[in-house]
Amino acid sequence: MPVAQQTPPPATDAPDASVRADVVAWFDRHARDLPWRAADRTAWGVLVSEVMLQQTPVVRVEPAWRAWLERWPSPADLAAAPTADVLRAWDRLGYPRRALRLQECARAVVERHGGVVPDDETALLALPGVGAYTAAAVRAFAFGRRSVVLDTNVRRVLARVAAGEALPAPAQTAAEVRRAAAWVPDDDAAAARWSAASMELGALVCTARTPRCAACPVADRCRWLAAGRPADAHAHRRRTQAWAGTDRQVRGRVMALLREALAPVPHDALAAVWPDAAQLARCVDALVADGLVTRDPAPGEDPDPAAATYRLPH
DNA sequence: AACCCGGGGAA
DNA sequence: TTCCCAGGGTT
Repeated sequence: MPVAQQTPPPATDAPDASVRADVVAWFDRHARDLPWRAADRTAWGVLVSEVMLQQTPVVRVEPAWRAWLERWPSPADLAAAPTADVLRAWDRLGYPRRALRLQECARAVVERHGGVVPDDETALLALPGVGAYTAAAVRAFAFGRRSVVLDTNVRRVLARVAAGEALPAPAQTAAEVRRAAAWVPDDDAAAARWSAASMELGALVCTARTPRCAACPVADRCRWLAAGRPADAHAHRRRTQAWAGTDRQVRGRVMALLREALAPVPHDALAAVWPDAAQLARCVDALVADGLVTRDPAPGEDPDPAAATYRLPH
C-alpha cells in the first residue's frame, strides 16, 4: 500500500479524476454487502435506510431495517400502521421523532405521489424528514441520478484529500457544498457511483478517529497525508454533547417505559423513571407537544395532572 | 447560525 | 470517559 508521496498533490481543492477513478475502483472491490444496496432494493427501502442512518450507525440499522421492510414493505403499509406500532418498531434507534416523520413521509408519498417515491429533488425535499442529504442520497442510490451527496463521511474525505485538513468544519459551509458539487461527475451513473464510493471510503478507511491511510487507494494524492497529517484546526470549536442528566436522557427513559407499557401509564408511575419531578414534567410535556406521547385527557381539557395517563399515540 | 433531539459501541 | 455516528427541524 503506497503511503509515500509519489506525485505532488494539487495546489487547489479542484477535483482530481484519477482520485475519483481509484476511489470508485476501490469501492467495487470493498463495498459492504448492505441490504439497501441489493439489486432488488426499492426506492422506499432506500429512503427508509437513509432516515434510519441519519444518526444511527450501520451495524445497528441493518437488523432494524430488515424487520421494518418485511413488516411494512411499501409507503402505503407504513401509512396505514398504528403510530404506536411504528414507535415500538423503531425501538432504540434513537431520535424517535425520525420514526414519526418517516410515517408522515409515507403518508405524504401516498397522498401526493400515489404511493410511489418521487425522483424529483423538489418533491423529495418537501417530504417530512427529508433534508438536503437524504434527498440527494435517494436520488443517487435509489434512482442512479446525479446529486451532491454530502454527509459526514464525504465531508471528511474531501476535507483531507482535497483541502489537506484533518476534519471538516463543525458546521457545513457553502464553500464545502460548492467543492463537493465540483467533485461529482456530470454523468448520472458515474455521479451515483462516486457518491457511494466516497461515502464508503469515509466509513471504512478515511475514518474520523484512526484513519487507515495504509489501506487508502488515494493515499499518494492526499493533501492531508502529504502535509504530515496536521491536527484538526477547529478542535477548539467542537464541544461534546452532555448526556447524563439531560432532557434527552429523560425523554429516552419515558419513551422506553411507554414502548413496553401494555396499558396507559398514570403520572405517578411515570415519575418512577426520573427523580427530578420538574424536569420530568417538562420533558413529558415536550414529548406530548412533539406528538410522541398522547395524554388522556388531552392537555387543557383537565387541569388535574394527577388524573392524567400517558401512552403512545394511536 | 445556533440549538435541540437517543443510544450504543469503540477507542 | 470521551468521541463518533449516511441529519433534520425549529427558532
